[in-house]
Amino acid sequence: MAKEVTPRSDNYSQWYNDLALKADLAEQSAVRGCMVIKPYGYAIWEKMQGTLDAAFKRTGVQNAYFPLFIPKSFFSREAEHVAGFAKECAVVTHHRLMNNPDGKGVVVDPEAKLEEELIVRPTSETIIWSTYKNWITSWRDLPILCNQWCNVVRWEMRTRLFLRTAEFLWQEGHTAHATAEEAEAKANEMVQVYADFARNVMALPVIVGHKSPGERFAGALDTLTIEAMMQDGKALQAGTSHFLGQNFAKSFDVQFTNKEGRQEYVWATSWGVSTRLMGALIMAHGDDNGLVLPPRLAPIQVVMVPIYKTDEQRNAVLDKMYEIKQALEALGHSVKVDDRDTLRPGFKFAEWELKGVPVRLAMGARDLEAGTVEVARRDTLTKETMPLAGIAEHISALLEDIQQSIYAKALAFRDANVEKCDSWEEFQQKIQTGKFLLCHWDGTIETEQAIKEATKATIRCIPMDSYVCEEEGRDIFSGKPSKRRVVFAISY
RNA sequence: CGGGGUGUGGCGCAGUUGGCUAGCGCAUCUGGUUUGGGACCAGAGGGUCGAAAGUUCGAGUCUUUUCACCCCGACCA
Repeated sequence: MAKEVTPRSDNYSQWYNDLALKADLAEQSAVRGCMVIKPYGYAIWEKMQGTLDAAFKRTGVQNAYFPLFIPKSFFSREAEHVAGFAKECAVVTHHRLMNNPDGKGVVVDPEAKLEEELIVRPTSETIIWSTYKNWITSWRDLPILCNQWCNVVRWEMRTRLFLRTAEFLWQEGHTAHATAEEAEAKANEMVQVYADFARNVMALPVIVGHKSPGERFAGALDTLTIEAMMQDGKALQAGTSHFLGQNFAKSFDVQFTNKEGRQEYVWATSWGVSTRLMGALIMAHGDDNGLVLPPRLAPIQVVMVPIYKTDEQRNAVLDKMYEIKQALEALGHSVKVDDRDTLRPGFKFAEWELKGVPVRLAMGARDLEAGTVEVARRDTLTKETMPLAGIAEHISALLEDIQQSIYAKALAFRDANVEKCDSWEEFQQKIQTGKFLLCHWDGTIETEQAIKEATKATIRCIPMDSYVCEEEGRDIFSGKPSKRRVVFAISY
C-alpha cells in the first residue's frame, strides 16, 4: 500500500479506481458501463439517503414513485429537454423473447414489437409532469412537493465508477408552485439543503452558485449548483437544483385556476443528487492508505481490534471491548468489534484504514494490565494511548473533532487552489494545473464556449456565497466589460 | 465512430527466432508455528492459452477472420 501516488499525480484516476475497489465500495459489473455497489459502499449511500431524506421532509417534501418507463412521445413535448438527453437514452422496443429457431439460445420475438417505444428514464420530468396534469386544477392543489429515490439510465460513452455510470441511483425532487417567486425560493431552499449536507455531513466544502446558460439543465431557466474541488484540483458538480419556469407546465399543459378565477400555468423546480456523491467522498478525502470517512457518514465510526496470544487473553480483551462498545453505543455511536480470530492485528489495521473508519481502538495484554487503550484516528493516522476511564466521552469528542478536521483540511486545500486570474495567457496555463480560477466573463454563451474549446475549462458557477466578487472588469477572453467574476475549472 | 492497447487458473502477470509435461506472484485448501502494523514453513488443488479457421511433424507463439474489454479523443445537466 506504500504505492507512490499522491493525490495530484498523473495517476490520480488510477488511484481513484483502485481505492473504490480496495475499500470494498463497488466493482465494475459485467454489464457495460454499469456498477455493482457492494454492501459497504451501499451502507454509506444509505447514510447519505437517510440524512438527506430527513432534511427534505423538514422542508415539507414527500416521497413518491413514478414509472421507470416513459413513452417516447412524452419526450418530444419539450424540445430543449429532449435535445439534452436524446443521445444517451436506452430504448425498449420489444416485450418478449423466444427460442432461437436454429436452436441456439433465445432471440427477440419480432412479433412482440411495441407500438410505441418506451424510454428507460434518464430523468423523470416528463412522466412526472404528465402525471401532475391530473393532480392540479386549483390553486388549492399547490404546491406539490414530491421526491423520488430511484435509478436512472444514461447511455454514456465513457464511464467511471460512481462518477459516471450507465445506471445510477439518485433522488429527484419535482415541485409545482402557483408563483414564480415561490418556485425560485424552493429551488434556492433545496440547493441550500444540499450545501448544508455537503459541508456538515460529508465535510465537503462546496461553492453554491448559478450555472451559466451554457451549463444549465436542459429546459431550465436557472440552474443552481454545489461545486466541489477534488484533490487533483478538478471540479465536481455535486448537486443541482433547477428553476424550470413554466416550460414543463406549458409542454404538458398543466394549468390551475388562481384565486382570481383565471387559468394559469404552474411554476416548477427539480433538484437531485446521485451516487456521484460517493465519488466526491473518495476524491475529496481519500489518501494513499485508503478512504477517509467523515464520522457523520461512516457506517462504522469506531472499530476495535483485539490483540492476544492465548484464548484467555482473547476473552479478557474482548470482554473489555464489549464493555466499551456498550458505552459508546449509549452515546449514539456505531461500533464494531473485529473479533475475527483468523486474521492478525496488522492485517485488520490496514483493512479498516482502507475502509476509512474514523477511529480505531486496539487493546492487548499490556493495555489490560495498565488499564489503557490505543486510540488511532484515521484522518491524521496518529495514535495515542489513553486511560480507560472516561474513554467513551473522549471518543465521542474525538469523532466530532475528526469531522471538523476533515472539513478544515479540505477547505484549506480548496482555498489554496482558488485564484483570481486576469490574463488569458496565464489562464490557459494555470487552468491545466488544477485550479479554480476567478475570472471576469462577459456573460455571453459564445465566450463561454470559446473558452471551453480552447482549454476544456467550463464555468462551474457564478458564486452566490463564497468567492463572490462583484466588481467591474474585462472578460478574460473577449475583453468585453464584465460586472463580476465567475469560477472557471476543468471538471469531471 | 477515429487513434492506441490487451485477452494465458479467482486476481495480477511471464512465456525469446514455433519445440516437448504452459510457468510465476497473490488468493484458496490442509497441517504446524505465530499474533502490538498487511505472518512464516511445508504440502495440495485449480488453466488448454478470448473464439473460429488456416499453415506445420509440432501453435500460447505464425496467418486470416471474429468477439470482448481497456486507454486517449469525440460525447456527457
